[in-house]
Amino acid sequence: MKMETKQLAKIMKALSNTNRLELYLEIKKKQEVSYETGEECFVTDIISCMNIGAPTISHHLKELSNADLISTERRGKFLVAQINKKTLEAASRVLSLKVGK
Amino acid sequence: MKMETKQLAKIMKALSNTNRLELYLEIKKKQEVSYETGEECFVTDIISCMNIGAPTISHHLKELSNADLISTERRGKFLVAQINKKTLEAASRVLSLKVGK
DNA sequence: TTTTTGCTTCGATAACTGTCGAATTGTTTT
DNA sequence: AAAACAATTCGACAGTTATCGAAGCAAAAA
Repeated sequence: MKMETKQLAKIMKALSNTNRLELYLEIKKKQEVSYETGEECFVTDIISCMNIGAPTISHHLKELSNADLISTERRGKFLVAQINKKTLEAASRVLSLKVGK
Repeated sequence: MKMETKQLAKIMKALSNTNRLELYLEIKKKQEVSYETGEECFVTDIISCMNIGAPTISHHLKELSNADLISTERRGKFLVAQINKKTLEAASRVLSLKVGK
């Protein structure tokens, strides 16, 4: 089995839970916006707009980090998250079909 | 929660198991080759080159079908599988970052 | 028609996962 | 220093999943 496959499966698994995917897409959205406004993605804001508890969020963030999909950075009391573009692009590349219309 | 997210998570989950992902990528590879040679992807060939049993393969194929990632067609004694391009493209689209380098 | 072949279904089991409440740690505010 | 706040860790639990062997079924080959 290709080495690549195992890593890719890990990425997919990290995105396979509905809440975790939503969390990831939320970070991604904030980051896309931030490209213009410069605002960052504070985890605390996300918690308040999702209906799962803080321990679960923490757990999900760790999974995303572990798959190298995001990086987190502590800023004082808060936690800032950002998308790891390289991982996303690598995943997207494997998932692209090379033929046809 | 967006309707889209749930469906996407289902797709990701279908690709989150190492063996299932390998199976999917194998079908995909065969299909890319077939664009030139016209040969199809017979499931029986895949079974012989993977180290999991037939019942498990069958289970995995159903999961992939269920996520709309592949379609299968019975041809006499054999089963032919093919990638569902539309689903793959939709997934790939959501996973594309819209900013920066 | 008997046998073989490709695949599916069933039942079981061990392992994994998402989620929670409670308790904890570290930081900021008062 | 005390209280409040953000996040993490821990232990637990219910639910899900990957995998297998055995049995079954349908098509093809003998």
